[in-house]
Amino acid sequence: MTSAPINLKKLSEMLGLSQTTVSRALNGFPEVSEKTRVRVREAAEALNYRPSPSAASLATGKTRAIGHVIPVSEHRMINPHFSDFLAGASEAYAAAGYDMLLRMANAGEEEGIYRDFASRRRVDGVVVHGPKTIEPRIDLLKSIDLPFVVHGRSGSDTDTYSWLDVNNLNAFQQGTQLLIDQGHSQIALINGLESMNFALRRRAGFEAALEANNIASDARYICSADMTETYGHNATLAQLNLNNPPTALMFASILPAMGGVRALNELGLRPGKDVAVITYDDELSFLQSPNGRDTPPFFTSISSSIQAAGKRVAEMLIQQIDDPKQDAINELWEADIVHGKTTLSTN
Amino acid sequence: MTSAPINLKKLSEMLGLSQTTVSRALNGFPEVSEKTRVRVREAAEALNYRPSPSAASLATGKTRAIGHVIPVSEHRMINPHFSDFLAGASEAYAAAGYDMLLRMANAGEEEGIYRDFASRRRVDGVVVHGPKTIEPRIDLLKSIDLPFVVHGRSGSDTDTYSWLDVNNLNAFQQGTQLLIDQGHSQIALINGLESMNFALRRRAGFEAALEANNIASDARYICSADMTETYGHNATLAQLNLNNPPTALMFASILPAMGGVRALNELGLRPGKDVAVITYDDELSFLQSPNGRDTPPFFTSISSSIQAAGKRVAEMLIQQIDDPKQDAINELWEADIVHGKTTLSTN
DNA sequence: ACACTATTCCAAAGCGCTTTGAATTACTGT
DNA sequence: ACAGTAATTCAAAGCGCTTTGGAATAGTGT
Repeated sequence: MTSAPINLKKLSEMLGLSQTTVSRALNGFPEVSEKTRVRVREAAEALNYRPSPSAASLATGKTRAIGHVIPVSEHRMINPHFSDFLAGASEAYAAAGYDMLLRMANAGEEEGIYRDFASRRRVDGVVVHGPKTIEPRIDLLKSIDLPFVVHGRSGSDTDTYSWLDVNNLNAFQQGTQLLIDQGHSQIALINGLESMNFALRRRAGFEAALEANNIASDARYICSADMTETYGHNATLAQLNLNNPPTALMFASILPAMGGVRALNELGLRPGKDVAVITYDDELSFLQSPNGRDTPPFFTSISSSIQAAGKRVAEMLIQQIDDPKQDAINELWEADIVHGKTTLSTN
Repeated sequence: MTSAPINLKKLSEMLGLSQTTVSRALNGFPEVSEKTRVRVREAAEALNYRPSPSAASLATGKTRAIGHVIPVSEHRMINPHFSDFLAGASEAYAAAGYDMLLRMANAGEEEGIYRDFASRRRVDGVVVHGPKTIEPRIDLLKSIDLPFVVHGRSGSDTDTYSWLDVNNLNAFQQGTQLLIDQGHSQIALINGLESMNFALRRRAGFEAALEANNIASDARYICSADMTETYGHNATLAQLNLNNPPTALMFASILPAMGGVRALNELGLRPGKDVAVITYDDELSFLQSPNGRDTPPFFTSISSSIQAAGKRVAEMLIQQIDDPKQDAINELWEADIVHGKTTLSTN
């Protein structure tokens, strides 16, 4: 049955009430008696009344929509981590009655979209993805007064805005320490793009662990690029072709780690036996098995759910939109070390 | 500089024109002289005037937004193919001035969201992802009169609505034939979930090729599940543990194919040498290298860009929204066979 | 019973745009 | 110069909601 579109006016006429009262009843204002509130609600339900978002938005100035601007890097590469992040975020939005507006932008061209969002009042807030160490988007958003939460952090002034980040430094320090504890001193870091702040912090953690154990850091053992499977593959081949090659590999993401394992296999090297492998793992949903994770998991990893992060970031943003003058929220999540088959088993 | 929000009224006052004229000038109506149109445009530009989408939407009944409802399967698995599809779609939206509204839904629960979209007039149209053979969403969308385009097809009445699909039957028939031509007669199909129509068509193509070559189809060689890496890994192990195991593997997606290769490596089997592998490849951007594809590519594949499909689907939908009474558009794309290292080289 | 405070409800004014129907102005040909 | 047509412009009425400032009704203590 195609339900005829019914609006506030009609609904209030049928009820013999004013639009004011109906609107207030539906929106939970206190100055309407419980009796009429129930009556209104039931009628609205029965007639399938749905307030028009455009009209509400025009009247209130709020859109009940959050913008996500997803950077697309060279070669139209779109990072698969986003789908999991968005899945988490959308949970929070659904719970709070918000919509998610998505826009893709070539990396570095996000600002125009933020300006557009702000000047047209298209969204109530945005989440900032992939912050660089120096992050002009943050200054822009502050200046145009568009609420935002950053997934990750920039390199400075991190107490002046809200963010949620994984403790990448700590995570990579611990991961590296694990390898060192297992006897490795030649460890390669297959890092992400170091213009990204998270990659820089990971490297810092890596180097801190080396230094704490008096291991000289070797620049040949570090590389950095967009985190694709192919990159992991090629970087691994390159590392193992060095004279005096590394005995352990540390990957910034599970995709290059998969490429790395593919390369090891091609070289006839067994991950976990001949070469140790640790990877950071965002717990991407599509890499899990239909019946839960492998037991034990294949990769030894430093692990934190990006989906959970997406959910929390969205909650933080909504909270901030509801109360714009509240203080910035900063959350630093610790990653978990998960022992898999790609390092020595620790008993 | 924080630009003060300017609206039509103010703009027209400054110009000494009516709101009507200014609105028409900006929206390209013919009944305004070129001279004033230019004057208006320049003023709008200079003052950074942006019409309010809510107001425009309220006045026109159009939202200039398209809804995407992404199914989340069990275990909150969100298919990474979507990000590439959406990247393609968003190109078309950006070009046409549309926004993309994203919502996640547990598989099978999409209908409530479509109803919500329709009754609140939140979007002008939707794209339907992952059609099943019997697809209630299509009937629903027809009945609530919400324009839509399907990515893929259902099993019946396919001429009654617009869709874009890859010729999966043909693709898998050709892929299978390639393996047969290389001497294989024991070929496994690691298929996607066969409740999805595309998976069914792929299987039909697979079986058609076997039949055309008088090879008996063996049910042990066929399996079906959500297309994760882990699934590919486990399925491959299972296949090769059969007595009389297959000599060639055909994967429905590159993710399980990667898992399959991981399994082969664990078993000490060389893909392309000991076991032939062909996979369907959506040309996922994040699996390409930063500097273009591997040359030659690793996988022999049947390949079609899901990003291109996303763009085209979006264009079709916009076209249909602009002219609702036009005929349904059906596009059937042929996939390309790409020769890689996982089958015998063909010279 | 009365004045007085709460409680409950309402009329009307926006929010910023599009669009109808009419009015003005500019251009024809004779 | 003048009617007649074409080219421009405009005033005002919505679109469907929220919200202000009052008005009406109900409840309280004396």
